[in-house]
Amino acid sequence: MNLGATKTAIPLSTTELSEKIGGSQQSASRHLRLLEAEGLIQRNISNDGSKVMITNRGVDELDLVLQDLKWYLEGDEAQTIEFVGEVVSGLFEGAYYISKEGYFNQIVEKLGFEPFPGTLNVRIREEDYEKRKRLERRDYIRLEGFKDGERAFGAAHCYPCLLEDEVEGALIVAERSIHDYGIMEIISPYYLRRKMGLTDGDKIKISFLPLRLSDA
Amino acid sequence: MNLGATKTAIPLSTTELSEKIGGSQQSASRHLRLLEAEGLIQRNISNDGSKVMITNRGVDELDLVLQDLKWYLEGDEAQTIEFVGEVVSGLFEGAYYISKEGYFNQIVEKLGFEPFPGTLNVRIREEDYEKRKRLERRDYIRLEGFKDGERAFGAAHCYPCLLEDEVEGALIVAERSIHDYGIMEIISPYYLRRKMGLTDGDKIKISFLPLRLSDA
DNA sequence: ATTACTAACTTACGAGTAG
DNA sequence: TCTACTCGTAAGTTAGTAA
Repeated sequence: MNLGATKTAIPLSTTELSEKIGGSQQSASRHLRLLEAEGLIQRNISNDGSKVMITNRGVDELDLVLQDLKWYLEGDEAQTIEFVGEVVSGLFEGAYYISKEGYFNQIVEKLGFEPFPGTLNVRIREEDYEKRKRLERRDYIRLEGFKDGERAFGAAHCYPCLLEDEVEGALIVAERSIHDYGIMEIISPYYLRRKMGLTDGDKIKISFLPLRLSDA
Repeated sequence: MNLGATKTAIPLSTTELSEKIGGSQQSASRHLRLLEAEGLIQRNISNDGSKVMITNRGVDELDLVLQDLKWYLEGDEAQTIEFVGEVVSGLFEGAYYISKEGYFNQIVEKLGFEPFPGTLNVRIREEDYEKRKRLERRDYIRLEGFKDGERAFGAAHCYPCLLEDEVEGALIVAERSIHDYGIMEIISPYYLRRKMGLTDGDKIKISFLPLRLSDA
């Protein structure tokens, strides 16, 4: 029963829905209210035909379930791994590191873009930590460590990704150090906060396509 | 958390599972018992490490959920439509029709195989009737009606399919007549009951790949 | 160490009904 | 019509415990 409410709001009363899912009007009503409260759907309620539309977050949420199921059934190898996280503020350390020539040049060379001098920090959900570990077991693009005058900079691993299915970027992870699985640091050729109109708290989808070895 | 129990039984205690899914040991126990009762998993219970393994039916069930989700998110066009049904006995009418030259020759010509003179009848679940309607809205291979001496035989629609992901076949549906959505009549080059070792009550997976127009 | 019973607690459902 | 409240009952969860 695909109601097709992805882009256009469709008329759907609680009674109508209850018939489709085989439940009561009251349950349908409650479910819609809860989904709305969770921000997964949007509604336009009126006495003569309410309208329902799924939000982008709702689609993302379904996507996550879909990919988990796919993974159970088909294995991890050729799967896209997706996260939906929340934009947070970092300590602006990213800018410092990225602008180091030692990293910058390697990124241009190995990832194929000139990184914006800063990282976008995204907090992912705790239930996705396992998924992140799976991701970090994949092949990566390695940025070699280097010495810059007095101090040494460690190697880093890069996992190219797509933000909201369209903007190019890469997750960057320090090779050594037990890092916090809760925060993803994303580099990109763009100033993402402006290009994508992001502010703290915004949800963002990060997709890691299967990395082809030939690209490395 | 892919436990990888598709082909090999893996050790999994109720306590272990409860931790993974974030519930109590008791709930894990009950869920496992219910899944086992429904025939979706198999268990090997002992005091020092029980083993769990998903059954083929369990995988099929997950497949169905997966494809429903896919359909919600990606639409119907390029999807494989799957059913898991139960082998039942028909009235052996199939044999009569299939062996009619008027149909037989068309099947050889348009479907590319010599049909076994009989059909496999599969009962699908009521909640899959809508899915079947979707299937029957797709492009089909048409067998023209014909006259054989005194009586006339109506046209039929064929939807090529795969049984258990490997054996070739086709759903055959009379063009006119309000047919019973509960029973699928499958033709195939083989005597399926023998080739696949089927008896009444056995579960069978039927997959309809997207039909390419160029094939017709 | 297991699994799983029982009993209490908590959540979800839906008939009735109001706005 | 519509949505959504109350509230009694059904279903699911879990602590304690047995085997």
